[in-house]
Amino acid sequence: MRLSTKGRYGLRMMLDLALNYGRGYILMKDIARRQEISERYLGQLVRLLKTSGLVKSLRGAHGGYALTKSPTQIRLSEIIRVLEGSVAPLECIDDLTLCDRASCCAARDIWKKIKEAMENILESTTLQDLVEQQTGKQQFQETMYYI
Amino acid sequence: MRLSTKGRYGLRMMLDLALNYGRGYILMKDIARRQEISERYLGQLVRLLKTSGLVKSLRGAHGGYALTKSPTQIRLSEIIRVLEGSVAPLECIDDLTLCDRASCCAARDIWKKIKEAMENILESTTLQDLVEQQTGKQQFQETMYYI
DNA sequence: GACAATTCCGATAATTTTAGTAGGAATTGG
DNA sequence: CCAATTCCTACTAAAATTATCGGAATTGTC
Repeated sequence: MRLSTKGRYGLRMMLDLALNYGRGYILMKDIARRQEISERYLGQLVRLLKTSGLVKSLRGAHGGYALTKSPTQIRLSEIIRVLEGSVAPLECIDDLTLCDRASCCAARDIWKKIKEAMENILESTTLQDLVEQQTGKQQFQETMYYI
Repeated sequence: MRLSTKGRYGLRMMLDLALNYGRGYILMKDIARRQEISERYLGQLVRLLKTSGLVKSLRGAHGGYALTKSPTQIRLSEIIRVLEGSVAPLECIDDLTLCDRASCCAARDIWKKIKEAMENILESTTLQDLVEQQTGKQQFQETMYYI
């Protein structure tokens, strides 16, 4: 039940953009350095997010990337859907026709329940929630250093 | 976020054994036929479940497999843990040392929450719950045929 | 207009994981 | 002894993942 690096890296990149929201266009080079992820690979992922309308970009000198809307308005479910597709643990959850037994398969029901629980969390959390959590933690850490 | 066939097939096999609980040892051949899964492959999986103590077996003629305890006492979490390992979407959830940023990574927190939600569902559901759900559905279907 | 910085695009390569298959040994009841 | 069955290990084919690479297109600046 592992998330692929698309979702893993992609969410971190979006959080990075959210932390820098309002500061204009952010260089991919800088995101990649901060997140310690291959710039080329992140470049690929960000284009998926751009196509889906969550991110905008500027080419050429002084170019970069930025969120198209406020972190308060971006749900994690949107991000993950773009990068990972459905979070369904089994294909038959999204497409009944894939398995004859679907209609009476009790095993399937449990995976459906799990999918819905995951969707619920991703749907009810925004990038802003993560931003606040992260900045809260960092402040705590900085305080700790002074002690 | 796909489940592998280990968890998918394995749970169905366990449900099959639960539906036949109390009828002695069940032939792998029959389970495989009912579930339409390669007998050899299921044989591999059932041995994992046996090693972990959820299933017992008898070799030789009139051999087969059976649950070691009542379906009411087997939680899905036990089964999935054996077949899939942790349900953590990221390795860093289970092992903090894998990533330096873990202590202040807000992205990690969301995956942790999701893992806990999944565990909750698997922990609070027993094989017996699935048995009842399945037999209920089948009865409903049989009724429907008569109409 | 030249140049440097950057995003953008498609192909492809390397690595890992998954999903099984195969052969045969060991065990058991009749 | 024989047939049926589980058990064990190794291997393999296919698929998915995780990138890397080369270069084209765009843009601001001098």
